Amino acid sequence: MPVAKGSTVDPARTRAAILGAATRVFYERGLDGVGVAELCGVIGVSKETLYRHFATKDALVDAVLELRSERVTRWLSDAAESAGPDPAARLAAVFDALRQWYSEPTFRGCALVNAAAQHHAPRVRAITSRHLDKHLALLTDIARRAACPAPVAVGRQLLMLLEGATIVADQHGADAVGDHARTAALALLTRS
Amino acid sequence: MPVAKGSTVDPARTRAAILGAATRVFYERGLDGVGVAELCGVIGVSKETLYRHFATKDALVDAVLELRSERVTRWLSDAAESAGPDPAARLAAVFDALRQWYSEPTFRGCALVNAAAQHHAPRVRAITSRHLDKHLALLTDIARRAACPAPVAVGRQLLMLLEGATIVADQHGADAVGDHARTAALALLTRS
DNA sequence: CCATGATCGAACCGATCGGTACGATCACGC
DNA sequence: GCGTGATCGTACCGATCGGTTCGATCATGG
Repeated sequence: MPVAKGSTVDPARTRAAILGAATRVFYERGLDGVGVAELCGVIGVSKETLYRHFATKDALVDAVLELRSERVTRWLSDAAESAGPDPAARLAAVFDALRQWYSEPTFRGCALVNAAAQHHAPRVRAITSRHLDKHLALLTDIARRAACPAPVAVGRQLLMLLEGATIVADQHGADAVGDHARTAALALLTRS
Repeated sequence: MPVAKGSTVDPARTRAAILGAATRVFYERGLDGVGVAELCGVIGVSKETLYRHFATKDALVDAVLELRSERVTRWLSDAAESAGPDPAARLAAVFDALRQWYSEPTFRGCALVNAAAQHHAPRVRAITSRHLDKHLALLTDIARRAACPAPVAVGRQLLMLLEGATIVADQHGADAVGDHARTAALALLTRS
């Protein structure tokens, strides 16, 4: 693995640290809820260092959101994959993973959807739209495996349920939301 | 009706104008996306006048969100009411109203949910939470009328579907989202 | 052992923000 | 016709924001 040349620390490691801390802080406090100066204080990095790795705050936001989207997508598809070939089991596994997420104390809703609600900038909305596309692909695949007559429609319905459950869990508490969402998802998959 | 005393214009009318314009601009551009000065320019009012009617920008935001919540809630319950007593017809009417909303060119998602995603302030989140409570009450009532064995659970599922459909319609376009949501809602209501 | 480059800390910049203050209008009720 | 009060336009305030710059530090590779 190529390592830093002629420098004290690995720049890639610094960049990863910035991304990780920014992901956490932006999620907890909102994209506009934390300034660059405070963010640098939390990360333990100077502004010059941050701006060496990211041209602008918006660029950092983009990178954070892209990373988040990849992680969440992988996490959900891993959950589906580990449930075996049965489509109902895959769907149940996805919503079980969601239920677990909802009950984490740091849960604050979907970072991508929240970001799109804050930054009306088209770049952010595009990232969020692609994020939903990935979820839709996963759910449509499950519907197709279940031999649904209209897998695309069912995938959309499951996507609505997923996003709605995330909203309701954030605003109304996670109590039974995960269970209800799971039940509804399986009903939508196996109906008709 | 008591009218303004010793003044040129009716202060209540001015206040209503501020509220109306602020509702529109905040919805289009986000709560933090428009400053007080620009807002006053759009409304056609001076800062002093605005601050005579609302102590602070946050107070204005609160009033806007409360008003919005009341309007949306009344709009949905009117749709249900005009559909007659049949619960399936009432639910269909609610989601028909949503579908119409989604295809309006000014549609930008739920203003309350968007606000909660922006302002993490507990006051805003409380308003949004109450807003979802009202929707939940409406949907649970429909489930109860339909003699669902677990109307509270079904109401929650329908609420998730409603909020999720709003998110997806905002991010993915309104194309068939309204239809799919309506179909899924009726399926959840009449299943088992 | 010295040049390199990543980093720090702090000062600094211009812009914008929410909010206030002031003098000038202007229409109504007394 | 005169005072009252709502309004306007503008200037202003302190704070914060995103972003830049600069001198100092320090570990490493040549």
